Amino acid sequence: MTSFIEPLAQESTPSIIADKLRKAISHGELKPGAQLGEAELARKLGVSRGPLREGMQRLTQEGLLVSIRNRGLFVIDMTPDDVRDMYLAREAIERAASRRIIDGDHEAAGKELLAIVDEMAAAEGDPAAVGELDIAFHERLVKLANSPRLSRMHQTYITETRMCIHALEETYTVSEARIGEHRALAEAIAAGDHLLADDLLMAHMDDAITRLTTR
Amino acid sequence: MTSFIEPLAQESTPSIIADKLRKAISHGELKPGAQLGEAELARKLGVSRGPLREGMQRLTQEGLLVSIRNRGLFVIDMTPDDVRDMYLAREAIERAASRRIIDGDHEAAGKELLAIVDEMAAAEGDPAAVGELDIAFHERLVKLANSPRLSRMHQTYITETRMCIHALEETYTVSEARIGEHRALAEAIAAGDHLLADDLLMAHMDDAITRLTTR
DNA sequence: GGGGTTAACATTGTCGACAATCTACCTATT
DNA sequence: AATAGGTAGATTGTCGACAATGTTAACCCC
Repeated sequence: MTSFIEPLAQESTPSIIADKLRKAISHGELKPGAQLGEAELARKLGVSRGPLREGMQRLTQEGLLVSIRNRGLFVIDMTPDDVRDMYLAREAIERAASRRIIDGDHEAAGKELLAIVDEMAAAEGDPAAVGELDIAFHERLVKLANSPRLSRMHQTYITETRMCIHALEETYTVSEARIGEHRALAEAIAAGDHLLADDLLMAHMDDAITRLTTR
Repeated sequence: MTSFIEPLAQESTPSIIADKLRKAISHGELKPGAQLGEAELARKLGVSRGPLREGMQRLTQEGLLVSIRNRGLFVIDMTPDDVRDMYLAREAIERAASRRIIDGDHEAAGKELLAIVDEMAAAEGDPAAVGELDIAFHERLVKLANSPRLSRMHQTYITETRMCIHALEETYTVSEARIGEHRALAEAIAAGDHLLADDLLMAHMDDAITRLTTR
């Protein structure tokens, strides 16, 4: 049991705003290319422009927003090149995460990941549910590595991933192969097989790229 | 030759401020644990608190500053765990970069990297110069991968690296082994050897960790 | 009709002031 | 003497107003 007495970290307003904006972007409420009008957003969020601008700067640093001077901030438009680059970054992070997990308690971690894969299999008929579990799998993978830096970076790219998925929701289908890929990866991690996990992860990312860039 | 006609991107004030702060942190002008008083900093930079706070939020997102509500922003204090985590992140990024370089024109890239190694060898007597070239090597490595996302993330960790080096400047020595490590890595990349480059990179990072955490 | 100029509008960028909060010190009481 | 309470100072958090810039559209001239 963890102690109830711990330093309470109240998060700052800009960080809350950044979270809200990230959610809005990932769920398609703020569409790619859209401008974030400060006055309107501030009104909707019930804050003034100051803290809102501070929060937006965070997302700009993450690369989720692009700034054009004296014009405003816009949600990034993901080109096919961006999709490739995003998966390159995700691959880098998740490979490192898997390596670190395997160097630690990979059996427990593998079990957790397999649980998610089981949920995926159970939800096979529901593309949206499988999509969410897919993301949950990768989020858990990185979280299990217990690295603040990997987690922070990953958050950004998960947002971009959600954004892409949302953008082509209509054409988003579930292949049984995808569930199998996750299961294989989870098993490789449970087994502590560095090389196999690496290869599976890279192949998985390549699949995702082709799935998102060709249609 | 590149075209002179290209979309001119004027960078915003918060981004300029963020750059200045990053430099100040990496060069030890803002020491680990130090508080960034807004009024004073704003005066020194010749801007008002608004844009300054926006710039500081960027660094907070990067993890270079930590925010304590109603208390202010502080430069992070790198614990040994932080050093390890930072190198984990750098390793992830640079491995991905080297992989991508090797999939492209690795011979040209290797040549560029070897040129830096030659400069290192020439500057062997001067620890500060070798340190700068060490960092320049890794910056070039990532830049050659041509990935906006890897480059953006890397910038953060290079800042943290500089911060650490600066913090223990007195005990910072140049071993000939370090130059050799870089040369071997550059040669592996020039040769297009995935596995060797990977192994060398990981060993190199491990060395750096032990160099920074034990004394 | 095309190109250029001008003016009005909307939006962002910046600033100064006020409110809220925390820290540190001092005082009084047990 | 130690602790609780209160107060003053300083710093951050928030806001509204003003200035600067870019865009759009109408208008005029060639």
